[in-house]
Amino acid sequence: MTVTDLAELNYAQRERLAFIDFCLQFIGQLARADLVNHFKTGLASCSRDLTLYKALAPNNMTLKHETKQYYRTNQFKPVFSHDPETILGSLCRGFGDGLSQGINPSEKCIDATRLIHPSSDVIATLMRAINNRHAISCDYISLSSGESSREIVPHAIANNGQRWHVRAFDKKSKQFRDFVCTRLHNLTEIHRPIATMQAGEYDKQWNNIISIELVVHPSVSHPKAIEFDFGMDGGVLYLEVREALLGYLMRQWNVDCSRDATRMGAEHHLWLRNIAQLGSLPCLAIAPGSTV
Amino acid sequence: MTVTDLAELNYAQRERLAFIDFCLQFIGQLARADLVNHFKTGLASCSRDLTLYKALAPNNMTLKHETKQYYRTNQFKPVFSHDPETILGSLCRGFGDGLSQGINPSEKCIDATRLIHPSSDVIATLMRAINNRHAISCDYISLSSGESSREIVPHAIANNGQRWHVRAFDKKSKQFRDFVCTRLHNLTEIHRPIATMQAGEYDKQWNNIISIELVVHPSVSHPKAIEFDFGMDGGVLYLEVREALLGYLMRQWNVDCSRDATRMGAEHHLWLRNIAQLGSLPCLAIAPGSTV
DNA sequence: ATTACAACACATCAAAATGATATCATCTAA
DNA sequence: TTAGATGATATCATTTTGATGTGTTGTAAT
Repeated sequence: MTVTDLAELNYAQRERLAFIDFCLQFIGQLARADLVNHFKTGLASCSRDLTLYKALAPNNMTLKHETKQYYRTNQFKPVFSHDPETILGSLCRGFGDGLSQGINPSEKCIDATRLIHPSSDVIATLMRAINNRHAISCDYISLSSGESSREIVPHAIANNGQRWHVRAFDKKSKQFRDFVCTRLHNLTEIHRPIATMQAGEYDKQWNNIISIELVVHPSVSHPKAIEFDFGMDGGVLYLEVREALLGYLMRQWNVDCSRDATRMGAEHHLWLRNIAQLGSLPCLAIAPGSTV
Repeated sequence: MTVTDLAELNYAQRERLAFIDFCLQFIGQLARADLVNHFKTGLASCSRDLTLYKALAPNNMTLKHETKQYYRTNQFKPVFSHDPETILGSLCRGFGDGLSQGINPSEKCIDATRLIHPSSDVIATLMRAINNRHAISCDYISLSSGESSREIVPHAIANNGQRWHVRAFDKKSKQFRDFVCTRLHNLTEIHRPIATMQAGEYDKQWNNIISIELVVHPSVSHPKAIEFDFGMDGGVLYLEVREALLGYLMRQWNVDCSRDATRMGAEHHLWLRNIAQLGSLPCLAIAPGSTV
């Protein structure tokens, strides 16, 4: 068995090795049966995969005969680089099937509760229309004006922390707007080219990228805690944000958007330090403490 | 070519067919090169996969020679059931637009901005300790009391919509508490059995499941919009929530937790209708409008 | 109109991966 | 001590994949 390079492996093999790596790192142990369950593969194949993994990383695991499982060693060095967000997602979903040993990871790793679930048909129709640069005819129920039929030209979908929105040109109001995906119904793609000015390239607020500076709110008594939360360098977090999404971001993170950080209350961990330099932005109307 | 059952296919083949299905439904089109790029497979192999997909779902796609791509037909019926949340994740991470062009995060599908990223080492150590029922010694920076060394016995991690927390028995305060993962440092797993009372089974607030009733806030002028958002049946959403997470949930969704839905303001879309029946819950201290 | 080109389909054969099976090793628990 | 469970390894048949060559279709350039 020659120690091969990861890139030389085929897709399925790499997936299985990554799974072994993942289990060792995030569960601490692994049995052959786990591989069989997950990949519906043969037992001999698992032994081969484990042998291959040992060849790639000899010091990452040891077999304990007491429990007939492989265990992560203290010298463990991950062979694959697992993206933290993706990991957390995998853990929450419990891999789909339970691992052996009766561990149901999803009981131990619980994601934030999502209460708003756009239908996958709506998402599919929107994404195809976006890709094809087509308009959509649909019914929409607005919070302010109730139900109406519309034609919109979507160019992106975005999550604001609570809801999925579609950013689109609204032929009725003749401007670019956000529509909540779950309030769209009876979507039909219109298979005709759109007018030039309705394309995403002409959505000014969408294409305007704003540089913001978030700092720990002066009312916080132990700013170091917040600095660690946001991985801040010197107490500042520099971000580039689309103007169209800025208000949502401020609301999502409860950023104090007053001129001089005057809003008190434990719920504010951040202050938008450079708000004075940003000029007048209508999008900030929904931001906490905004005087726009 | 016999039309095979999905279950008969091996892992790699099923992955590739699922990818074809996904692309047709959520992008609308697919070229052989997309498969080559994604799976690093051979060209002939792609032709075989496409032929197999056609055998499974003859009316799902047609080849347009003008563009040398397969296109989704109007009679399309998905062969795989794609979970909406997973789909949106895949699209955001860049399965989405222009597959042929490369794998960059999608410009057309943008997830909510995550500003707090726990390190994957911390998550790994926590998850292993949870699985092994071991304690952890660490440093923690609290918002209220600053830095201190602790020993905690973790039994779950949970996201409250903003932050990942670990639910753990705190040996210092001798009670179960939440710790923010990004404020934990220098973690060391203690390879000794834990005391019985420190196990997750004894975390009362965690194990107490509370039934709540969320209704559209009476101040909303077009309640139908909110009903659609939350997929409500008759204007009510019944949920089961761990007591320990209830306060976070109320804050995440900005639920008015006053006794008689008296809080006004467009930011409240929901009211916790049965708060009077819930008794006194300390966890609601952080909930909007709570009088606890 | 003709030609060159690009992408897909299909056939064929060799190489690689996998599944199945049998045998052996190791350790636990009865 | 022995039975049983799990893993390692070897072998061989089967399946899957990669590589290559040929044919088809339609576009775009000449």
